[in-house]
Amino acid sequence: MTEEQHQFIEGLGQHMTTWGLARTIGRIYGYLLLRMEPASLDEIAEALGIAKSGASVAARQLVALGLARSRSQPGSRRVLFEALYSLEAIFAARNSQAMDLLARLRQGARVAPEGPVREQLHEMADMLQGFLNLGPEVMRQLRERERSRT
Amino acid sequence: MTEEQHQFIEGLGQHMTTWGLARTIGRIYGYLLLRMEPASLDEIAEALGIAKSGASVAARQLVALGLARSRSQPGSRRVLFEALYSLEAIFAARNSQAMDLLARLRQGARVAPEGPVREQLHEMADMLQGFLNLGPEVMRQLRERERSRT
DNA sequence: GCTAATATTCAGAAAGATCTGAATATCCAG
DNA sequence: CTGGATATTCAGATCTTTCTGAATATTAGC
Repeated sequence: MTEEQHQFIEGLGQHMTTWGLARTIGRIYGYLLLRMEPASLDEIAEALGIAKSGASVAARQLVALGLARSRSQPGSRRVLFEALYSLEAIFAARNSQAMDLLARLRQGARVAPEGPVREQLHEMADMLQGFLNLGPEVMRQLRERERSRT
Repeated sequence: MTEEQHQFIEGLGQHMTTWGLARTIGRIYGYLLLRMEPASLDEIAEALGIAKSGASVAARQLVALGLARSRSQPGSRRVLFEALYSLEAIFAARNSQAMDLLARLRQGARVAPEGPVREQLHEMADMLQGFLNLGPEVMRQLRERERSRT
């Protein structure tokens, strides 16, 4: 593991932090990305210098987020984790955050004193709604571009 | 301030948390949104039950994020804050986060062992790049729709 | 310049998030 | 059914973030 690879791992940990996730989750993701081979909990814990228990929890969160998957080999209790090289999960997560915000804005509009405030809140919500509606189309385009490139 | 309005404020605080911002920032934003009238630090602190110093810091962060603005009235030291009813600032912030991620992925690709890992990382980066490129077009469409609606 | 009004800074307190290690649970092979 | 390999849980320790209140700085009006 070179110094620069280490930087990548730490940097990704740092970045995950900006989405409100624990640093360790991003670090594990970085480790798995660089490694490509599935890794066991012991390997992860060893490589990152964290307790195995923590690795277990964080790795499962990574799976829950859709950024990695776990595979168990027949004939062993051992679980291996491998990175998924795809950002769709991230987009999906963003999307559901945005939907949450949308719901909150609508609730705000409902309870705001009637008059201009209420209208403004509805406008914000409408704009966000419009944005969300564009989502599938954008995804389609991206996937298409992807397909044609390969 | 009704119970439901209070819920809106708290809910927005909760939501901000998912972007890694302090809860108080979102609460202030919610308060300002519902109120529409500019509010002084004393009012904010009073309404949310927080120290004025904290209100000061958080309100300025809100301004820095582009979600509110401060105005000082001539003849007084008092600073008033008012919400901006626009999500563009949020999109912009997201965008710059995404650019940060893009840079990290490229760095990862650079330092990855050559072979399939490196290619995969480049693919992820390319996809994100594609997404970012679509941004301006999406914004244009949204604004246009907005204009035609009003 | 001085005073009153107000905002800002910052050290430390309080609250919250994350990580560790020991204890426990689960599964596999024989 | 037992023993060993492994994963998971969870109470408490540690680290981080956020908030408070006193001290300080800034500005307006006289």
